[in-house]
Amino acid sequence: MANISDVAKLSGLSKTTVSRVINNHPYVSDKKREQVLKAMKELGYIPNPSARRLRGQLTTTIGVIVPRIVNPFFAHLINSIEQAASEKGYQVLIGQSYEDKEKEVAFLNLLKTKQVDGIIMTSTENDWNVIESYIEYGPIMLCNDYVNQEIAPMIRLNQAKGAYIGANHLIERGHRKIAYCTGGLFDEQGKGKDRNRGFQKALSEAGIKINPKWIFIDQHTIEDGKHVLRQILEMEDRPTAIFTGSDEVAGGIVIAAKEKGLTIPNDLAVIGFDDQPIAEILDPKLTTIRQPVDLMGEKSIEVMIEMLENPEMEIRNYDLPIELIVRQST
Amino acid sequence: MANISDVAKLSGLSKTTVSRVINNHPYVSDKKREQVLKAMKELGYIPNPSARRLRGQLTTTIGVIVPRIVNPFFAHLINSIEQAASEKGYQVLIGQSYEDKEKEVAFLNLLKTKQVDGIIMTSTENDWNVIESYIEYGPIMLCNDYVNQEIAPMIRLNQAKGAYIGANHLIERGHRKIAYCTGGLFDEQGKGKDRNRGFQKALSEAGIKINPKWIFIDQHTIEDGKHVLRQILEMEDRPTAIFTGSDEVAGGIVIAAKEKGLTIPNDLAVIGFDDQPIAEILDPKLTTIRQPVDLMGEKSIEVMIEMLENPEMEIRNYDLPIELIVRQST
DNA sequence: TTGTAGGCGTTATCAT
DNA sequence: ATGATAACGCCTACAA
Repeated sequence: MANISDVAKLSGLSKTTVSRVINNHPYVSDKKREQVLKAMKELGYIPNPSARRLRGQLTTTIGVIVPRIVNPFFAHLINSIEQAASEKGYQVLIGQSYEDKEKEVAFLNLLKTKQVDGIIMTSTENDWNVIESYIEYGPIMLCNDYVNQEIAPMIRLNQAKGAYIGANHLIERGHRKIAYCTGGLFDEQGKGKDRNRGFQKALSEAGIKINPKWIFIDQHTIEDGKHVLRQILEMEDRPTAIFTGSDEVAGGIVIAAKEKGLTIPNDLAVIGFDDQPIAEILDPKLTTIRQPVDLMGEKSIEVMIEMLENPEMEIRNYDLPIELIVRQST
Repeated sequence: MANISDVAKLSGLSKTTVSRVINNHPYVSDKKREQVLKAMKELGYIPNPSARRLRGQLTTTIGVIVPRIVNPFFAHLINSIEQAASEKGYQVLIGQSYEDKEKEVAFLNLLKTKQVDGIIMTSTENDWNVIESYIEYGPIMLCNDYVNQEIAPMIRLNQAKGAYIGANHLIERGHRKIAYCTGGLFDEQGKGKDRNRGFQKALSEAGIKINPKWIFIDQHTIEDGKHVLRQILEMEDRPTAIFTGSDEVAGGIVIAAKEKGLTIPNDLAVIGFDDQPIAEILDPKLTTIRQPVDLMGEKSIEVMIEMLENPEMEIRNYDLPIELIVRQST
């Protein structure tokens, strides 16, 4: 593999001049620039990123942590981030945490050794004080997930509002027996707390008391959704509607409900979250809360690049709109 | 960020000894090893991968090229590759080609500069002679996609057989008017040629003539599938069954068919390819050809690591089983 | 406008 | 068993 010296030799110039051409520095005569370019092409020369990184250069690489790539929501989020990054001349390095603290830390360590310029976290496994300790090595920001702090920018969706409008929609449809399904916990602190709050607010405003039996926590997959439906079927007093924290879980509920002979939305209204492709594939099509994935990707990259170019930048949060998409399941 | 000199200083030893400890070399006394380990922990030391790569080390990183991550088939394939790699202590670097030749070449270039030890290609955009020219920089192998050559190992599925059993299944169900939908072309050379051959073989063995009007090429997405159905509806002479090259396209056909009031499989039988999650979500559930994604990932990593450890390894191909999953759409 | 020299962090070679 | 030193490829003071 040709290196900068080879190019220098072939072009009859010094390494410095070659380097200047590579990096678009001024003070290179057009003639010599031509010579260098020609030699580079002739040798198929590509600057060695390891050497550049070692030298302390920016890497034009941004790391993105997701829980798992097989979750379509995150696959689409990665995609939108990568598209936006690509337009600005940045690469994206994808890391799956598999919801594992150590894997997350391992990825954050890329910052220490300048493998990436900055990191966008779409989920957080470790406590914030752990993550915070990496900020000295490079900018970190949160997109999608968020925590209570003011040290890293966050691209947030108003999850509370999303849950609120979703629950309200069910109430407007006449439901008063509403179940709730979350990927997190149903408490004041844990994952999904904002959605919990929005849900609770809608119900309390309508004078509806929450039935604890109809609260399902830690539900993620299609299989989980099927299981939820089976549990509901075994109840004496059944809900007439269910709000879920993901389209996948909602999908599982819809599929299992049909298998059991229930009609959606007549026997059970179902509302999802994310507006993934599956929402339009299901029959009936899923009413859901849309998360603006493309916007999230664009905004993340915009903010990240600003942090990279201007480290003194003011840290703030960016709230993106969230929207109810009414289809057939409610 | 602490470096090897800091560790050397703190432990009162030389860089060489520290390096020996890091790399598990022999000839280090247990006492000194302890000292070094302690200093490393104290400083939170992490070896700098850029320096190692620059020095010509193996990177324990394997690159994987996929067309796009939002395609669930490839998301799952990446996932299985990463799992297998992780067990062997290898990282995975994901690259999306977006079906673009230049993006693919850009990723292959990582090999030149030792950013990755080897590359697994799940699709190929460039001509083989282009890709072949990168083999001198590190092992390249194909998984899923394949070409006619003997220079790189390939993990193949017998696509011809897959298409053959799929088409045969339709024939056994009594169909004789069978349409065909491919992501490639319907010729002897281009993408998808093996599937084409299998399909043609099944029909010709049953004495069925192929109707060129029922051949749809370059179909990939759910939207494409919907479009195909609309085209079929406008035909005077309609097929009673359709074989598709992907579950996504099949899904689009199913969804659009239901919208138009057709009953599946009575009015139109549909068979997909891949056995993606969508196949079980669709209503009716999709009959499809399963590709053994987990096996593909495991085998790829196994072969790749063998190539890395033994560059003289004999190049051969690995054929994995492909299987018909009968559900409700046929 | 161009070139020389030093150092980024690591490991292999050669001494001791 | 341990250590000094050179080299990987690049960029940037500094010098000319």
